[in-house]
Amino acid sequence: MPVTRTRFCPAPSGWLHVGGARAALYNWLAARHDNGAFVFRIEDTDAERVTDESMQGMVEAMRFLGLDWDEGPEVEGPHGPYRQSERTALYAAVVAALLKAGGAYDAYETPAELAAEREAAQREGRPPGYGGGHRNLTDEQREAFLAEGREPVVRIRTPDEGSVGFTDLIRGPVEFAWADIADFVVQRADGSVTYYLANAVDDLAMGINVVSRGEDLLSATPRQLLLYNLLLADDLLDRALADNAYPGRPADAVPPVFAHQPLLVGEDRKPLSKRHGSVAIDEFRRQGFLPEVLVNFLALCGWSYDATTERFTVDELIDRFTLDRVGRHPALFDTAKLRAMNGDRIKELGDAELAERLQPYLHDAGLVDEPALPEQQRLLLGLAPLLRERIQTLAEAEPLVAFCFRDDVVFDEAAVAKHLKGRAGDVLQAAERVLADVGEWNAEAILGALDGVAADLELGRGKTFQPVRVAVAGSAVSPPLPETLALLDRELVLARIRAAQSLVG
RNA sequence: GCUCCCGUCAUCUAGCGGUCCAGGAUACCGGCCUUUCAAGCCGGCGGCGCGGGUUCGAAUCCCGUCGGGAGCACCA
Repeated sequence: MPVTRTRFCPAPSGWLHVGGARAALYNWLAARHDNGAFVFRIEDTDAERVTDESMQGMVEAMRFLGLDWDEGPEVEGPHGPYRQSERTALYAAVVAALLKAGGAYDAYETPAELAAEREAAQREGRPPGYGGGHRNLTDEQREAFLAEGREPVVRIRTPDEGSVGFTDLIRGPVEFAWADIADFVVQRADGSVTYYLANAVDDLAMGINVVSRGEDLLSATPRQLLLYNLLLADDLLDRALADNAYPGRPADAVPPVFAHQPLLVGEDRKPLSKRHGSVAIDEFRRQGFLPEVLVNFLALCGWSYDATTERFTVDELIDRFTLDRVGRHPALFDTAKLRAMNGDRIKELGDAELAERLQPYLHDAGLVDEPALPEQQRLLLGLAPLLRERIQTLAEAEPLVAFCFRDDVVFDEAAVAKHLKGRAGDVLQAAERVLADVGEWNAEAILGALDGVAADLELGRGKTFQPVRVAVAGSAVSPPLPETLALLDRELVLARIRAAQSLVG
């Protein structure tokens, strides 16, 4: 029984979206669960793209989520290289061998001709796939096409009859009729190879034995299976590997089994894409979602353990995750639930850890230095317990506590209009006086002093606390007042209360 | 058009013939608490797409139907 080897093989797009992240996670979990290996491969066959930068976004997102890879970019490994753009010699050799063995053939139609053929087929209600026009060309015909200046593509000859079946780990038995599967291109006219070929070659060459990917590739599977047969027949792939000095396949390599995950859809039930707004992992990071929550939530998008358990640590996920418990229908990416889970997780964080996780966000908001100054650190630590119940994402802390870090109060006009009126002037005057007299500057004493003001003026807490809150925070919303004031410098508090008295209308 | 996949509360799901007049979570609504905002606690609303079978018994099995999605590229 060979050890489980899974992979994640995105095209480098510069950023990792949540659908890709989930695919990566399921493969990572499947590998970790079995103590297997997780391979990270970059599929840039088509790319005149910026390989380095666009790969960087992927790599960073994977690292943020904690999805480490045993083989792949930056770590390399025994079956590389792990970028398809560095494996072109292999692919060329494989295509040549395929041609020679007869599994593939060269076809000379131009893209325009194919498009016309496709349109005609659609019009007449026939399947739009390749009709097989150049399946059996003679050498004379080939020469004639070449003389016209045509450049051939290479296609795989699919069987005309019979069917292919396989057992999907998630869906069970699936079957396709070969008659429905047209001859497909493995090498373009410019000599580059397509996904089908590169993917099949690499999965085999790297000994990948479990492939979990999106359901959109379910109907591509027969082609993959056919390629595996062709590649394995007469050791075609092994010879290509050896002849071109690529590492051989693992000794116990077996062709992969498949597990097709349901699609992840947006609020409109359409497959997730850029137009759904923030679907990039990095965007969720910026909004203040914790990586362990993202992992937990993504795992739950399609997978479940039992009727009631929803919270899992990463180790628990590794322990419990199996592909056969992945569901079959599309899952909606429900950010409301994500938020709730994130908020729950924040409540579990200790003061020091929450303060530490908050620091980069407040730094980005221009409120805290990097690293935090001792005074800022003290505030962060003191604010952490007050913030914990009030935020669902780390970025939400900023508007609540910005006034603690700023020199000047930024007043919310609506709050001023609502709370700095009527007897607010009396309240502020009295508050300034009693707070100046408070012995020990702590929450308990401050609360007592403010309650005294309320009693003296025969007002409720609401009528006394709100004017003070607006005076100090500039807003009608803040963490609990006495606790927050206690964290601030007394003179600063008094000065703000004094200054606000002129605003009372 | 053809092929394949899918269909339990608004959402994510548990459910693999009786223990389900369907359980949990999120969202929503109401109450309590209350110095703002939250949090917390209590309570509530709400679902097996439809139609036939099979069976003593079906959310669970079969057939059909409707609906949704994907694929049919010199994109991955």
